[in-house]
Amino acid sequence: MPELPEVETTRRGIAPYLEKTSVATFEVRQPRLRWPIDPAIKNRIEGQPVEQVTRRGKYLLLQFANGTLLVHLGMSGSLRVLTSGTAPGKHDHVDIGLENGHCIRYTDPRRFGAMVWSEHPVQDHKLLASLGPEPLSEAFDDDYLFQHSRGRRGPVKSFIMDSHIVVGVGNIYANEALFKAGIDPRRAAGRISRQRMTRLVQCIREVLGAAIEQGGTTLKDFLGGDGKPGYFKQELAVYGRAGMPCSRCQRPLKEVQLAKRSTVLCSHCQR
DNA sequence: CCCAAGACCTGGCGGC
DNA sequence: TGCCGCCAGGTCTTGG
Repeated sequence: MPELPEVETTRRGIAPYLEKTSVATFEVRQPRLRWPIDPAIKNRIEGQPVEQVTRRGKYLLLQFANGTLLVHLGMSGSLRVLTSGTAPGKHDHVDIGLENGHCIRYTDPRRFGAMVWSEHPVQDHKLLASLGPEPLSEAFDDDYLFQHSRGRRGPVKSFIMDSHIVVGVGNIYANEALFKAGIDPRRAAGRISRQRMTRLVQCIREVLGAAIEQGGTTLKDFLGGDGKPGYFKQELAVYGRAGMPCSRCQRPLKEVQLAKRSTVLCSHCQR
């Protein structure tokens, strides 16, 4: 479910419930996520006020005075706001009970997600330290992307999906941004001109920005913190549309595999 | 350093 | 209806 727009939508949805209140209970029903949830987290955060809810890439950061809880939603994770006491389902692995009577529930059928505790400077944590810039920040510009792409022989789609290059661009938005930029996803990153790289940076920004405005993309069951689905699905030009006509030239969209990820493109419009 | 592939999981779908 | 293989919004880890 989660690429950057969905994670940001989740952050905006849960932040008002978490900020200015304290954690009453931290209940783990299934600790086996990507890494086992450290049992010590309970004692670290129960009774502690939540200072801020921020995001770095696809990691949500729940900041406390004594450290930060990093939450990653993996492929199938979600966080929802509930009233305390709602009965948990099979994949509802963690509840963060709040003193204001609400409960933040972590659900993740595939358990590719993670919940990790970090002491003070969270930006130095192993999982965050080597991440690339935020795609909507000024640090992500054409100079940056162009310079890092030189000498790279792998496909540009894998390049922009690499979180060490730029964070937050997952399979949906990589496909969309490359279509919008008119670049063939299979093209070697190092063989894209400066001018076209400028265009790509702009397209990544536009696609992610628009998706955040629409509350993300709901493919299956993603809901924002307000309980509403994301409406960006209506705007997807290529993702999930293999065989259907290209919105620009009407020729059928083609599907290929790239690094084992489904890749949809128009071989006429993307070069 | 770069890149491809494997690993971690469950559920839903189409085909037989 | 049942079983089987394949696919799915991610990314860390390993090996060449």
